[in-house]
Amino acid sequence: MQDLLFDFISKYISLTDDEKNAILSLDIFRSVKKGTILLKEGQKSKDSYFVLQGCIRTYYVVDSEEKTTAFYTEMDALTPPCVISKTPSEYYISCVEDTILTVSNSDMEVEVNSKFPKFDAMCKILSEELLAKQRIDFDAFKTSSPEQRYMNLIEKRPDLIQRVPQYQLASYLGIKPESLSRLRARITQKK
Amino acid sequence: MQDLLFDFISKYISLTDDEKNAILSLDIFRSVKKGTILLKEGQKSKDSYFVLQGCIRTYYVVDSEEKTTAFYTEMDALTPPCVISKTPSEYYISCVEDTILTVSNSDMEVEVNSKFPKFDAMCKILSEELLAKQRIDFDAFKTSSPEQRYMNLIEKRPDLIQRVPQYQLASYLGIKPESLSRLRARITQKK
DNA sequence: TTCATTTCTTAACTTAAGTGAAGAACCTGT
DNA sequence: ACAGGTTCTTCACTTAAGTTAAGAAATGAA
Repeated sequence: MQDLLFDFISKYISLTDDEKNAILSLDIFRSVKKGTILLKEGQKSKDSYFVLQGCIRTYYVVDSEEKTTAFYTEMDALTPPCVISKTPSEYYISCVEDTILTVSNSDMEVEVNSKFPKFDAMCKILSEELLAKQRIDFDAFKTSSPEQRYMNLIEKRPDLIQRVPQYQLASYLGIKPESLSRLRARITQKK
Repeated sequence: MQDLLFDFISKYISLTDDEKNAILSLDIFRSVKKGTILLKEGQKSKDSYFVLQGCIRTYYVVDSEEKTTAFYTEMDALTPPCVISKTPSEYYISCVEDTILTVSNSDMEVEVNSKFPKFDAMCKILSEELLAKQRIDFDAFKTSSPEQRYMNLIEKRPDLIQRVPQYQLASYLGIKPESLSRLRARITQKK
């Protein structure tokens, strides 16, 4: 399991065995059951996540309705905004499936970063890449219709359609579950 | 004008006079006329921008129609995704108003960062903050209707409504200009 | 397996956005 | 001030999403 993490890191920097051991000694690997809530609205947290296997989602509760805004699957990293802003969380994080992930808190990162400047450099590159990627996603969302967004999802993240409940996908696409259901019927009709 | 930049930087790190002079010697300040196109679709670029005064926008051209996805105003930083991915740009950047900005390219940044590690640290914090902020914006967009998005814009960036043409605001809100016009009429009606 | 709960679909109706077209209002440069 | 272009609004019509409600299908736990 650890190898997944090291394979990912090796795309950015190379680690010595000593460095790998230092990371392992932090004891950051966690295995969490489907449905587990990792973060609740109103909570403060310093934890960042990296998904090794499984799927987690972030969602808001507005008028007692869940609004899912993102899914994080294999090799996705998530640092909740509340960790950066040091304010209570606006949203929930929960496990869509049984999931194996790493949990690292910001204090730990400060320590690791001071010991391994390489690691700090990797985090910088990573967040710049994520910023650019997210910008592209946001732009694509703005400039397309719900139907186009769904088609795009089939293309880019087909796994999500299989592993995630429709009602969660719906708000991820910015619509209601009933509309997604209709939209899907419309598409299969066309073919 | 330079002071605006240094005031901004001082929120993150403190600069010595030597460091300030080093930055000034890079000759990064530019003054650009309204309508100037800073980046075209298909172009490669290494340039990042920081707006000191004025407003620039990013837009895609889809079916010969402009789709505006973002506005950058005073104290906003923009590194186009194509700079990160090193691929041709998918979008245009143009000036909504006469604008004063800094233009820095990634080679320069490598040089500055190696001379001033502080500066590198600032960039890291900045991109983490931007990532979190953009995530919040994206989530808010997904979870709200065009009308709510417009109300939110009035609240959060009232200046944009004054300084930017409606048809550009429309795609920024994810709708057509006609819909924005109707939506506005609907709102003034309600009051 | 069965029962209860969760999730998904369908339908009828309402509301709002997309479309196409026309004209009004507003710049901008000469 | 004027002409030409750009931008904004309005209208009638079409299409799709929101809403409410009901029931079917799938899932999970006992």
